[in-house]
Amino acid sequence: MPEAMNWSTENCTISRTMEILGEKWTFHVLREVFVGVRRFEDIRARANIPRQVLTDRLTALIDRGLLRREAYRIPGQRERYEYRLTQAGLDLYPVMVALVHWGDQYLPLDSGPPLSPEHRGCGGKVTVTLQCDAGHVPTPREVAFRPGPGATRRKVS
Amino acid sequence: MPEAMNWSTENCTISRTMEILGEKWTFHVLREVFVGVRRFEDIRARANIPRQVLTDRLTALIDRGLLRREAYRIPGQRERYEYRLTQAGLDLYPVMVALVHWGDQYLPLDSGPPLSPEHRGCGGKVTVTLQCDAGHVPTPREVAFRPGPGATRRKVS
DNA sequence: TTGGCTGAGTCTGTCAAGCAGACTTATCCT
DNA sequence: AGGATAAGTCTGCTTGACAGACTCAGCCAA
Repeated sequence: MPEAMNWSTENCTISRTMEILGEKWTFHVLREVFVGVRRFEDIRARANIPRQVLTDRLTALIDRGLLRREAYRIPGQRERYEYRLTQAGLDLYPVMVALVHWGDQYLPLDSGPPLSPEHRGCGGKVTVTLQCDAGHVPTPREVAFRPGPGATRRKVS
Repeated sequence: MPEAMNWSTENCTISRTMEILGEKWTFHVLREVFVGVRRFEDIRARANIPRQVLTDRLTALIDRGLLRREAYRIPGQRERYEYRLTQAGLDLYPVMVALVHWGDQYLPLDSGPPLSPEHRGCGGKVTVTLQCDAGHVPTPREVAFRPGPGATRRKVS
């Protein structure tokens, strides 16, 4: 029996994270904001999201602190709102880059990646690397999820 | 107008990736397999997934090449099946580690992280780092998604 | 050899979510 | 005053999630 069977899944980090990020369209919304598209109608049209769903997702992302709603005004036009990443949102960069990297590897387009993360200024391509705090760079097979300090035991029948 | 508005979202990598990973419960299933839980009934009970949904997700993940179904037999018992990560599945490690890291930072438990990625053997904690190919380690704010070779122009009204 | 147990599902009916398309509101421009 | 536009809300339909009962095969014990 795998060792993990002894540990509870009650409040697993993946569950808690997926409560926010796991709904349909959430990553599409985030993608738009990450590439700099910040207005309701632009996001809706580009990502092809049903309006009602976009409203729900934006509200949820604001409630959870990933986005903030900010008024802006183009001179000579009325006030509008745009949605911008908070620090919590920005810190999803590693997740986004890792997802895009995986997608480009396993679901490639003939024409190459349509989206490419770059280091501003230096212009180098950005990737994401596994790194252990002893300085090693492990391959996936050399990594394992273990119970951490917050793990609780589980009754296993 | 943000520059990204000129580029199509037709076949964006995030969209194509989310077609596989974006359904409800998919990441819960992956979590179980990542921590070493591989049998239908164990996954179902630990993650609390409706049976029908688990069947659907496992089938989809096999079709898409992230899992494979493998027969095994405990001596003196009949043949059973287990679900194991393929290389494509294993290569989601950076995504999983990044998600868990983000969750532990922004949705922390008082008791600490319940799940902790470790380097097998050395035992060091594993994290995920943004890195540009010139060797820099950029902060999120220094990274930007740009159109890559596969990007196509978009008619913008 | 019958009856029970278990793992791995399928089947059925209910309920929530996603969806398309029409409608609404406020503000600006002409 | 009339029209355009951004950012929504409203309505009815369809799909997906869900709980709980049922199935089925193979082994085990009496």
